[in-house]
Amino acid sequence: MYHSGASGYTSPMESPAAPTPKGPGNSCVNCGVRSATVCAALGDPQLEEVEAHKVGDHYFPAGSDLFLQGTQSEYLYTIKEGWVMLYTLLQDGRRQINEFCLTGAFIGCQSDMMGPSSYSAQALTGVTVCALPREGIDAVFQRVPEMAVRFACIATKSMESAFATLATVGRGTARERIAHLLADLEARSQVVQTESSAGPLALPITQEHIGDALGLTSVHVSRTLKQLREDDIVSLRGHALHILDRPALMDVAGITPHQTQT
Amino acid sequence: MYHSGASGYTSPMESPAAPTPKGPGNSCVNCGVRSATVCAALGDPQLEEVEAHKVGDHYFPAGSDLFLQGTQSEYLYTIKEGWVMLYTLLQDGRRQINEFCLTGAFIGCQSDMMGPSSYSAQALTGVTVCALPREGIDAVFQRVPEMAVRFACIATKSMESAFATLATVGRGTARERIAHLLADLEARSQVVQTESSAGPLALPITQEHIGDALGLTSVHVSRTLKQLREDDIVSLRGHALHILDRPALMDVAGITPHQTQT
DNA sequence: CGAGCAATTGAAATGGGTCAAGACGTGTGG
DNA sequence: CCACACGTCTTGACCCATTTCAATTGCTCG
Repeated sequence: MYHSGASGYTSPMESPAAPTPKGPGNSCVNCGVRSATVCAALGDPQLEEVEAHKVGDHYFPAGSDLFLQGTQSEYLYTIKEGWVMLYTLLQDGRRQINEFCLTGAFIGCQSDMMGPSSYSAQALTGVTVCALPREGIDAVFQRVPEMAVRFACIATKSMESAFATLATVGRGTARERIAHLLADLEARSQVVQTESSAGPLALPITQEHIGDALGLTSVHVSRTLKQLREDDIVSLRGHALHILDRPALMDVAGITPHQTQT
Repeated sequence: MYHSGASGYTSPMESPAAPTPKGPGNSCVNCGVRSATVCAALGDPQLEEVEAHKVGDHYFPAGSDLFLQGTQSEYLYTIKEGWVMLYTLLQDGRRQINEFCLTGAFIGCQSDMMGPSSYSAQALTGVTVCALPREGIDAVFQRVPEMAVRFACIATKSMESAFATLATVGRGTARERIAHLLADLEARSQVVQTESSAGPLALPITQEHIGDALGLTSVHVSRTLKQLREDDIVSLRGHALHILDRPALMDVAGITPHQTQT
């Protein structure tokens, strides 16, 4: 049913990534997603510093890995378009998906900036990223402290998001976890995609992805989605996500922090 | 059995926090825990910038909150001594413990630096922290970008740690989760405490804390600990943690990332 | 000594996992 | 154009790890 011409995550075959060089037609100044990225708060002079350091855009076809756990990727990436998942493979072969990353996400950061990554990153759709060499990035941060600060904020946001996921997975039922994830993905896509605010959202993930992100079996994800569909709350068929009853969804997702009164 | 005179987390009554002013006797240069903190990589001139901004040490008795979710704490804290937990209260009253923080941890970071926190922080023992006013911290980061970067790395480490917890909680059995947590806490305390490398470690947490951190019931934590004790792997009685069979413990904790060969 | 919290233990209930068989859709090759 | 293969999603039946409910035992402290 679903066929996305441009993003086309359905088939893994895409052109094999010829780095688009940086240049006038691809300058940071014109970057359409800048406001969502680590570069958001930069003025023109600072932007030049960054531009001098970056190597241009890279393209990764759906299903390919941006980097693998245990290795150190040469670049830090900012997603310009597409979906990426961060995941960890366990020794028994199981997979834990840590996070779904959308446009604007800054990936490849590690606590030990020059050590190996503890997780892998895989393209869920065809993905275009802006690549910054890891080598020398600290010097850029030195010269552009605004960027270091913004980097800190983004890292913190990732931490908070990880805490939120932890809370759902640790304390919620399958129904709550799934509702929470779908609501979250929908909210985050809205921010980026200024288009169809009402229509169905195309999620480039399978039920197995959902399970691996939430600590559930794909079988049980299927059952729970059916239930949510029968309750007229959300419908996820194929890759199309329809939110039928937003208030009910928020209510089920429920695991929102308790509000401390002041 | 266990009675820690100095740290005394058993009783919540302690002196009510008279801020130790900064001064020659309490200078950053002499800070004993600096290497573990956000200030680690700073040279003397940078350290002066930070010193000028900080207000001195604060003390929080065991059981008191450093800040509450939904509010914005006036300060950012670096733990100089003691244990703190970061936790989120859900609307139904349940609690998810996000992280146990030890000496050197930098807490109070938020993605929206001037907004409310999405989690709370509570002292598990009497805690001494170095307090930096949130107001004006961005200016410090501007002037000392090394610190912003280090800050980002610390947040990233929290994220990675949350990912690791997520993997255990999402995929592991109660036995594995508990083994993982105990091994982790033990390893992290060793780094800080240069003393008793063999003796029992005093954990200032209850079985309910363990449950709330791992998505388990305290009842089931009790049962599982009993099992681990009977298997001569670890013993946690009262607050004393004895590791009886380290290899076995590591093996059970198991949920370590699969190593990608290069 | 009694209050209160933490830890135990038992019995019963259940959410989610496991195993296994089908259904559906889509792309491939004959 | 059809047949087949493969991946994803469904559904059923059974099982088990963990939860829930409830009662008891310690331990610490006032």
